[in-house]
Amino acid sequence: MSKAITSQEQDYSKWYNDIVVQADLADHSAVRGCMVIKPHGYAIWEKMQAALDKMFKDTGHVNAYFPLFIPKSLFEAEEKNAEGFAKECAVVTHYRLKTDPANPGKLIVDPEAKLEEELIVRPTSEAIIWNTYKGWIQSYRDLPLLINQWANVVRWEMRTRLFLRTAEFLWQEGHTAHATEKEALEEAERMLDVYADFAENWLAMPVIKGLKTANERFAGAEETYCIEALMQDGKALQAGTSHFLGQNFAKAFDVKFANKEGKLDHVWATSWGVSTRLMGALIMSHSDNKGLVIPPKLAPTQVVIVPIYKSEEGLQKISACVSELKRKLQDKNISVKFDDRDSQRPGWKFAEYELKGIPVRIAIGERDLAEGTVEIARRDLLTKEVVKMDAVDTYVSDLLDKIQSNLYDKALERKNKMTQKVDTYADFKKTLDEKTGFILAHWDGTPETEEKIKEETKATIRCIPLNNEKENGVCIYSGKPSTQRVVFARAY
RNA sequence: CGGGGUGUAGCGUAGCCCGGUAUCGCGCCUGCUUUGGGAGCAGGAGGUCGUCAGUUCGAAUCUGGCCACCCCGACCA
Repeated sequence: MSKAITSQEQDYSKWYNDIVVQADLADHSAVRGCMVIKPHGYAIWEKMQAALDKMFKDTGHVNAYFPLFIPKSLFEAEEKNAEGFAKECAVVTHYRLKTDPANPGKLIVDPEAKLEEELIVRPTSEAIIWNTYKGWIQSYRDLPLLINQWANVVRWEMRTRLFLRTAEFLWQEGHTAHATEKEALEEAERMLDVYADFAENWLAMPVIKGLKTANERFAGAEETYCIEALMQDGKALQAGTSHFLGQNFAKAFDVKFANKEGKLDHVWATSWGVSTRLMGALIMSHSDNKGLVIPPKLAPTQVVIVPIYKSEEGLQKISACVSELKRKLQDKNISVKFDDRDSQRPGWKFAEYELKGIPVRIAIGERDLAEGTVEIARRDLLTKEVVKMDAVDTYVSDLLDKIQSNLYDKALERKNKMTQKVDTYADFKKTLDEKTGFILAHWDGTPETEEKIKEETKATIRCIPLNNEKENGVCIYSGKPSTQRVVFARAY
């Protein structure tokens, strides 16, 4: 069939693109490297947003919004941050167009309308936010300041990929200010826990919590925490980051507060974010050759009901029965869609909803009406069962939970199977080529070694796991002593 | 930005080497028959062949410029 998705074994990236496009999640837009998120994809993103937003509020945060444009002078204030993003900034230089006198009907940039100071389209909002915080913070009584922003940002990447690395992407960025280093560190770790919790309980995606090495650290951060996930093809994906910013931004933007003793001190900061990249993680974690698989908790539609009938009267009988069933399911907070379109046949609908990843499908035919049953199919295992009509609501409610946990269990099992301990560089290279996945190996702690390994094998240190088991060993590359294993992988 | 590749109907493509007005499949429209896993038959609509220029009696096809996209590097959430 033309809609069949390319086999994963043949070409994972084609497989990924096919699912994104065919499951109706997103398209490339006319704008270089940007994407159009289609209604089905956006509905999933909205579910993610709602869940995350609640978790942020439960941990004491509030939402606010800051400008898209950052004057260059503000942007460059925190030098390391500015340097880190300098190569990928879109810059606004003019504010007006005019008709081209030499070419009627066409427009040119009006050279008269050049901005005195260029505006940077935010690649991240630390600069504009810290410049604003400066006016909001005077005393310890103003702290902690716990704010999150839902926004879009632009990073002019050389190479783009739908959901994983688009020129413009949607995300949330939390920016907090604290009176003490300890509080800020606790905040950074708390939000990492929130992300890990979200990844595991909503995305059904196991992650490793860890610290980035200096090479991989966020520009302007003292410490970058991250969650790392493993995709089905064995490549790692950074799924979220939480940064301890120290006093770097407070110093750059002169944000001071008077403590209880009346002494002035710079505040301590964090920032943390997850993006529409999580959509990519979702697709590459659970999908199969029939299309997308959405964990029930994130599925905009959890159950689809497909009627099977031969005549108009048949459909009417089924519809009457379905409307009662639909209400019973909705009473259990299950989102249901009844697809009674006459324009498509049942087989077509089955395939379509599998492609779109709807967790549960109920088919009701005249045969079922006679026997008081329905056929229930689950997307994750592609199995079907016949269930008594009066037990459907509790059955489906249980089934959704089962699917959610089965997806997680499967992903966890895969992650465990794809995680190897390796002790020599030869084994390291062999494992990368044969199995991929996470490799736990000793490292001497130097950026030079990390860089060499990256050059020679394309594998990077994904993170140094938190609460890492101490273990004496020698660096696989340099042979120098090491006290713990770190996580290596080839990554997206 | 460096290396490789591709642009032909809404989507996927054949044709290009060897120049003569575009092939096939899916989708779309109409009708009938169908409907428990992507229906069958019949009829129909839809294309300035990415773009600009050149060569030629004639260009999807040859030549050059430009643009876009994909893959591999560098960069990255």
